[in-house]
Amino acid sequence: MEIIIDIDDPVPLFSQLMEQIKQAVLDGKIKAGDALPSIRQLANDLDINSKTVAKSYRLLERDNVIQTKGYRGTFVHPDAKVNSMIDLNTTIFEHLSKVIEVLRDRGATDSEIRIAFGTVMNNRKD
Amino acid sequence: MEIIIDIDDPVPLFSQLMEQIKQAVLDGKIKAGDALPSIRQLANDLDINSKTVAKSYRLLERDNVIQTKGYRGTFVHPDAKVNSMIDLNTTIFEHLSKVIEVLRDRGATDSEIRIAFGTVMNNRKD
DNA sequence: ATATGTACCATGCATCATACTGGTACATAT
DNA sequence: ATATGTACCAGTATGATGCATGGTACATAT
Repeated sequence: MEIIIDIDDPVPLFSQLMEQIKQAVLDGKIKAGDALPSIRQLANDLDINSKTVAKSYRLLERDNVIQTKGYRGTFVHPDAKVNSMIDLNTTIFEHLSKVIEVLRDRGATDSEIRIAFGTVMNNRKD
Repeated sequence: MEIIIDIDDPVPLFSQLMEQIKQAVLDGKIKAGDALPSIRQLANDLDINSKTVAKSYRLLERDNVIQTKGYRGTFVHPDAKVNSMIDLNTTIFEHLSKVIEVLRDRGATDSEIRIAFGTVMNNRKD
């Protein structure tokens, strides 16, 4: 599995990593049950921080593309291939596009939309 | 019509101006058809940039609170009172809140939502 | 001449949130 | 001893954004 990280790419490192692992699954380069490099190992190889790799792994596990088994390491999820085709980001993009289109039609300024968005995101009431 | 602008107020100047004009309409201090000070005149009185006043006027016209008649000046909109009670920003906030709540429930990370949002905002296809 | 709204050019400043980094620590198990 | 994922503390830097500013110019009309 060859991973290439470009620090000059505007795409965040953790996103690049996620995409490439997903792609590797889709290409069949890694298959269900295969072991993935450990977080620290991969971070060392790619010369990036382990927290960044951990972030990618955490999100990939949320998407059921990989599975972590504690001290035993991380493995490709049984349904990885199917789940790699599902892109949550696409869903997010579509939902947001719809709303923003409506708001723009109502005359809302991009500036106003951005400000309101920031307000919503920073006011979590958990 | 007394307008008071506080440059130390964290609320943007153009927002302060919009709010006070709306409030003046609601209070009946200015009524439909009344003439408003010209952009340059008001900017001079308040000692702020004319572009800032122009911005407030532009947004107030979008909200149908005022009406500009080219070289003749700016006047209070016939339906100003009704439209002054409507706050577009509230609408924007509500729409965005709904969508974001849905996305979060689906497991979307704030990070992912923000990235997608940025993508949508920067990809206008007009 | 004077004044209206509007449009374009542009810049400085402050703010904010992200992404990334680093260090330390823990329970787990080999 | 070594390694796993995970968690907490924290700081930095980069970029994006909004706000406000300035100057100039135009067509319009009094």
